[in-house]
Amino acid sequence: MSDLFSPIKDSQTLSQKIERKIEQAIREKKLPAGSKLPTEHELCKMFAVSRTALREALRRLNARGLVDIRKGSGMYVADYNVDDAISSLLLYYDLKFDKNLILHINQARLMFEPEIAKLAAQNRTEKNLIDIKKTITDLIACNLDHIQAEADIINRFHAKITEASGNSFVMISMEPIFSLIPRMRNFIYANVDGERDIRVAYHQKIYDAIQAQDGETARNAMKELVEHTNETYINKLQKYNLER
Amino acid sequence: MSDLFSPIKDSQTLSQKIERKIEQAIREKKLPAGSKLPTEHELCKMFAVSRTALREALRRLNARGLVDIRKGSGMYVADYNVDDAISSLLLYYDLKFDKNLILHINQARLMFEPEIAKLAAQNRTEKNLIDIKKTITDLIACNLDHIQAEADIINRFHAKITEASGNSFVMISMEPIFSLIPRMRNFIYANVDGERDIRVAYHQKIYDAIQAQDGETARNAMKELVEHTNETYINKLQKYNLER
DNA sequence: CTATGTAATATGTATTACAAGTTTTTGGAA
DNA sequence: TTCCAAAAACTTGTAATACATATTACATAG
Repeated sequence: MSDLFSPIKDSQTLSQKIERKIEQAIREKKLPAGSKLPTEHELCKMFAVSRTALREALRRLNARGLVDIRKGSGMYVADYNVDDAISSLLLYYDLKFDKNLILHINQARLMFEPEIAKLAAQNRTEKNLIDIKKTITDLIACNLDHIQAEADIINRFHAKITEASGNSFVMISMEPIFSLIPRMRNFIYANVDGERDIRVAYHQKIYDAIQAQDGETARNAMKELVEHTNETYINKLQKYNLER
Repeated sequence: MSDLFSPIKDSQTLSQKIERKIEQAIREKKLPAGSKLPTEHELCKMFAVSRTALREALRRLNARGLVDIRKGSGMYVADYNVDDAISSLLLYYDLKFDKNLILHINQARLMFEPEIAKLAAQNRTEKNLIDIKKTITDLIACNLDHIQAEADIINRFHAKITEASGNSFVMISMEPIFSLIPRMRNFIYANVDGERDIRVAYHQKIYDAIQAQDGETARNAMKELVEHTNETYINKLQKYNLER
């Protein structure tokens, strides 16, 4: 026995053990979404633990989005949704947000968004077209000085195209970008003379291609757009660095 | 005031309020990673709540990976890492895993992996080359009948190339794929006569291009590889559907 | 200086009590 | 019988107390 002198104590607390047991049952669909868990009292008896430990376990599951708790009613297996999953990612990016991450995100957009536009051209529905079209009319209507509002509209343009791709994995992967951009809008979209017209033209061209289900054109136009955006950003960054 | 008659009761529990307060402080870096929180007793006095409510709040933060708790020592702001963030995503994919998701993932790989290979060719370090090379020699050495082991090696090949891209956002986005594939390996990589040699040739070609920092060749070779893999998968799927 | 024991301190678990929201039961009125 | 409202029963939320157990700091003996 090589582990003769291995630690005796179990590093896990009681509540963590209970948490894992219930989580496991949920993962294996033994407890389907929406189903009611036994009451605290019953669970205490079943696990043979105090209400303290049991409650802390269920607070853990609740915090992670796996269990809904309704006072006076009971505890239910939650319908674990994308937002729960993505919120953790956003928290991570939130904490690690720096100039390096912005560069990586810009790079990723250059790589991914043209392909996404192409896929969107193939899979778009009529509703997708309406959504995308609206962002363009909104952009045209947007006051030139409202930089924040403009950036949000542009952001929505890209998000709606991603949505039109119809690919859930792609949507989830890109979601952090669209959620983070409001925080770095001033870094990304430069407000230069004539920029608005150039951008609207790009958006319109991409929209037309997606409507015509012309994947290659959509891809190339989106490629030009994100490259253009990135250049504008780099120019702005250099100017900013010179000024200080 | 349109919310004159809105509910008076606060739907949030005490522990949730405390959770948010501390989370906010962590997000704003008022509590830097690694720093020690006040003791339970002190926090109880500061928030003017019972130990029960306070502990449940900290169990929530602990479950989410924001706070480390060491019995007998104290509570510390955790160094929130990628794994914490990704684990939530994995849980989501775990619960929503179905044939549709596999299709979306395959589609995403067709779109993204060629671009990733191109970027890897630009940014790869010597260590990246060693890691990628090893997966190829491992693949050659792998017994033809060990389907599981083979799939894991192939998976590592793709993961190491993604790592070589040097783009943190891309790595995080692709991570769920590499974590999920072990669950669907039998679906993805078909075991057909001569398949191994074809695959090794592709891997070698991609490796050479990455080593030579030839982005275009790496991109095109990876495109061929993932398309080949996808075709093999679809063939296998059709054959499987015919058999039943 | 080192090793060991001890006290102080921190978190983990259990128990009891009551508050407050929800659901079910009950019983009377129409 | 049917409907409705009050009451009871039940469920989760919060508080307070007690003790178990792990860690840390310090004192003491060698």
